Amino acid sequence: MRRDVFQAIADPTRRAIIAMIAHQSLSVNAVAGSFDVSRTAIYKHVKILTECGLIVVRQQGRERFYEARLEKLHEVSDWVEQYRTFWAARFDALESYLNGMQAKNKKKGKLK
Amino acid sequence: MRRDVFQAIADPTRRAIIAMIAHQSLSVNAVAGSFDVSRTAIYKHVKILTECGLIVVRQQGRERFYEARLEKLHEVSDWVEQYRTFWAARFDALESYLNGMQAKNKKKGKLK
DNA sequence: CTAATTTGCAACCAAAAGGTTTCGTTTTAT
DNA sequence: ATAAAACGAAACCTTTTGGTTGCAAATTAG
Repeated sequence: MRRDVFQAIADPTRRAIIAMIAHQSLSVNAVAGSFDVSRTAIYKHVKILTECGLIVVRQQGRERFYEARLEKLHEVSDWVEQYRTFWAARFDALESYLNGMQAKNKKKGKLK
Repeated sequence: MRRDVFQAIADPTRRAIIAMIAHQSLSVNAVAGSFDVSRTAIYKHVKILTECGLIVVRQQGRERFYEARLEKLHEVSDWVEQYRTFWAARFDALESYLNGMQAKNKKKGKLK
């Protein structure tokens, strides 16, 4: 059972759950009520998010509140950022290349 | 068939492929030779990466070179960064925030 | 020309993912 | 005290995922 942050945020429903509880802690029912899948399905998603540390659960009477603990997203952030300069540099190169082409094409009157 | 960047980078093998070809374009065999799975398995991973725009293929004779096009990683970057302030500034506000929340949540209904 | 190299792709398979229904337990409300 | 609410978890099902072997097509080497 692979359980890392990359796999956790791969599912759109789980990203939606994160978006919801990032602003405020919510109970299981409060979260489940916002989706058109069953409570159990949400429970499973939350379990995955819990197991990889993105969520903690706080019990209060018969209710359980989900709280976001998004520190672990730095793993994703770090991984992506190591490529930022790469794609930025490539983009700059592409841009100047295209600018050059536009200039050339203007001279020759070639317009697509 | 879902094919988005989040799902594409969820697999560790695919992240490894990205790491390899980020530095230099490589042929199918060159990439496949670095893993202990079959060439076809790598081909499938590359296909997924291609379909979501993280890789382009450049044919050259009977060989095909994979090139990284990592601009789309900004989608991941943007998503993560919107939560950075959350996980950075979380702890100061946490106590009072939660105390206030507990009372409110009892009255809250569905969010749909 | 013929043989080897490089690759795409179909067919198939096991396991994981995402979903459901159902039931038990604990806490709250009447 | 009893009913309802909130939730965890087991059992089950279907689709997706990640892998395999095998074969055909195209290009290059000898």
